Amino acid sequence: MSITIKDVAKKANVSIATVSRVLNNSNIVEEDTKKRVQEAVRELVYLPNNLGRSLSIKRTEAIGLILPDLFGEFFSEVIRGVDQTAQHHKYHLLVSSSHDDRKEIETALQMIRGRVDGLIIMSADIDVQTINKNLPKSLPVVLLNCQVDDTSYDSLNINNYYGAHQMVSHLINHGHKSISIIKGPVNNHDAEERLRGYRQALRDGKAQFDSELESPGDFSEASGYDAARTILKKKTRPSAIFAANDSMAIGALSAIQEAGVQVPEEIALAGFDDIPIVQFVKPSLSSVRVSINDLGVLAVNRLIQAIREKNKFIKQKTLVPVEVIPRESCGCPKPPRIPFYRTISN
Amino acid sequence: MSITIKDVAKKANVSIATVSRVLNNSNIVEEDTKKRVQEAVRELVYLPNNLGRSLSIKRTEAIGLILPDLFGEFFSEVIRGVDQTAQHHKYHLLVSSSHDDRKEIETALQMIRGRVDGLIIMSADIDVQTINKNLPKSLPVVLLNCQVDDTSYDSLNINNYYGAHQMVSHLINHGHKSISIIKGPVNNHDAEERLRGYRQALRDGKAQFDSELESPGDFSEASGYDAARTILKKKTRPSAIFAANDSMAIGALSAIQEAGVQVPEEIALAGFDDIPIVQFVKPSLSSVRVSINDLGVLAVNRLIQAIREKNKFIKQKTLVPVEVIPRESCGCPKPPRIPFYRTISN
DNA sequence: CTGAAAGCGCTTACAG
DNA sequence: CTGAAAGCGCTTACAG
Repeated sequence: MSITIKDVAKKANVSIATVSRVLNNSNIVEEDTKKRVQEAVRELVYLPNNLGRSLSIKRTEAIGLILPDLFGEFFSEVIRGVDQTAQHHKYHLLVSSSHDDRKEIETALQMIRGRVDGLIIMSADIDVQTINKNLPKSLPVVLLNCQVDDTSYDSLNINNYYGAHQMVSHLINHGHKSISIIKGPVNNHDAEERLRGYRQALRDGKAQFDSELESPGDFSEASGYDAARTILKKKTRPSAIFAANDSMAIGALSAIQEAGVQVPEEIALAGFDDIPIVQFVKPSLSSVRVSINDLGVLAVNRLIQAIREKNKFIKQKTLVPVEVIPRESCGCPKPPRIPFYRTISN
Repeated sequence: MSITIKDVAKKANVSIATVSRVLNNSNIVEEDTKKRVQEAVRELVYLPNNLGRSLSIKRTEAIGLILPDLFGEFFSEVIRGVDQTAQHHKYHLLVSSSHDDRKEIETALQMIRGRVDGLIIMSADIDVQTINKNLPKSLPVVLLNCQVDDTSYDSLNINNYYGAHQMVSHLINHGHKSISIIKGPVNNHDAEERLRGYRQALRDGKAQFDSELESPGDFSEASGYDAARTILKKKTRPSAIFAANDSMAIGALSAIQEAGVQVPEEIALAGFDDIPIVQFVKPSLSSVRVSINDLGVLAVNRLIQAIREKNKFIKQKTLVPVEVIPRESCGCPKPPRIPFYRTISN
C-alpha cells in the first residue's frame, strides 16, 4: 500500500540498512550508492514513516501538553509558548484538552503515554497518585499551575500571592486605607493565594483589616457584579476594590457605573490576570499580568532538560513572577494600549 | 528499562499473545487466565506502549492540525473545536504551528506524517505541490481556509464574499449611499473576497460605486487608523465605512473619535471577524461573525469520514456560512454582550 | 482457549 | 563501505 524502506532498497539494489544510512546522512556510505538510493527515493516518492523510527530509537521526538480546557486567550498563549519552544528544540507537540474530571484526565494520560518523550500537565484537579498510576516513572513530567505538593515532580506555578500583595500594596500607596476584595471560588488554589496576598498586604501596609471587607465571588463576571452591588450598599463604603480576577472586576465595574459612582475618583478598582479586554473598558483596568508565554517557554525548557538528563536530576518547584500593570481604574495614567492580534485574517 | 508486554507474559506464565488479548478485551480468553494476566499487569504497573500498537494495527488514532500561527483567539477556537470533535471520535490531536514560510510547512508535514491518520491544514500559503510532495496520497487531508483550487482535496472556506456582501447591504438598508471600504492586504484571499462582496453589494443596492471610496489597508489596527484619517479629510465624506476586518475598524474608530466625529450619527462603521473586543469598544462595533468552533467541528467530521472511507470518496469544497452582527456603530441597538471566558483562573 | 510465528517500518551493533 | 540479523512493542492470522 504505502511505500516503505523495503521498496526503496529493492529499487536501488541495496539493503534496507543502507537506505536507512542514506536517510540519516550517515557519512560512511559511498557517494555512488548514496546517489542511487536518493534516486530511488525520489522516483518512488518515498516518505519515511516516523512510527517505525520512533519504536526503533525509543524516542518519539514529541512532547505532550495536557490542558483542562481551551477557552479563551490564556490557553492559546500557553500552547503558543510551548509550541514555539518545542519546535526550537526540534520537538513536536501533542495537545490534549478538556479534561475536567479525573476519569477524563486518566484516559488522556493513558492515551498520550508512549507517544511523547515528556509531558506538561496543567490541571487544577490532578493528584500525584493519578500521575503515578498512569505514567511510567521514567517519563519526564512538568506540572504547570497544578496543586501538587509532592516533591518528586517539577512544577511551575504562578505567583498569585505575590501578585495580589503587590496590587493591594499599590492601592495602599495611592492612599487607600479601606480596600475590599472580591474573592475567587472557595477551594480554588489561585483564589486562596490571591486572598492570602491581599490580607498580608493589608497588614504590611497597616490598612484596615476586616472580614467585612471580603466578599464572596466565583471568578465569573456575574459574581463580580453582585459583589460590587453589595459592597456599594454598605454603610461604610471602602475606597477601593481588589477583584481576584479581571472577569469579576469587569462585572464590578458595570455595577459601580450603574450606581453612578465614579471610578477611580470615588472608588478605585483593580483586577488580576491582565486579560486583553481590560485595556478596552473605560476606565482601563489596573491588573496583574502573568507572562503566559513565558510560562510555556519555561515549562518546555525544563522538560527538555529532564528528557536530556533522562529524568535523573533534582526536581524543583518554581514560582513564575507576575507584574502589576497600573491603569486608570486605580488612578494611574492609562499606558499605551498593546495592539491586539489579528484574528481570522491571516 | 520500561515494563513491556513480555514482562507481563512471563509473570503471568502465558504468551504475549494472550496478554494482548486480555488487554484488548478479546472474549475468547478464559476467565482464569484473564485474572492471572490482570493481576500481573497490576503488580508490574504495566502501561502498554501505544507506538507498538500503532505500528502493528497501522492506525495511530490521532489526527493532526497544522496552523500558521497561534496568536489570538481565532486559532485557539479552531483548536478547541477540533479537539472536542476529535475526542468525541476517540482521536488524539497533534498540533503544529508557526509555519509562515514554505520551508517550515514542509518540515511540519514531514514530521507529522506517519504519526496521524488524517490531517487538517490551515495555511494561507500552501499549494498542492507542497502537499503532494510531502504527504502520502493515502493520507486523508482537509484544507481549512487555504487557497487551493485543486479538486483532489477536501476544503472548508469562510464565506468572505457573502459576509461582506451582507454587511454592506445592511449599511445600505440603513440608508447609506456612500460607503467607503478599508481594504485588506493585496494578494490576501480573504481580503480580496471581502472586497468583491463589498463591490457587488454596492451594485446590488444601487449605492455609489467609486474607486475613490476604496482605501488601502493591511489588516492592522494602525492601517485602519491611517485610512480613516485620510477618508475624513476628503471633500466629500462617505456616510459609512466598512473595514475589511475588526482590527482596522478599531483603528478607524480611534481616528474618527479623535477627529470629533460621532459614530454612528455622522459616520457609520462596521468590521469583519467579530472578535470579542468589538463588544467592548464604545460604540460597540457591528461585525461579521464566523463560527470558528463550527469550522473545527466540520473539518474533523469530514476528516474522520475520509479516514473511515479510506480516503476514497468524492472530495468537496464547502463554504462555511457567516452572520452579520449589527451593533451600535451602524446605528443598531447594542445586543446583550456575550460574557467572555475566564482566563488564567481555572 | 492458547501459543509460536510473522509482521508493522524502522535502526544499529556485528561481521565481513 | 555494505548486508544479514536482531530488535523496538505490539497485534493477529494460523495451528493446534
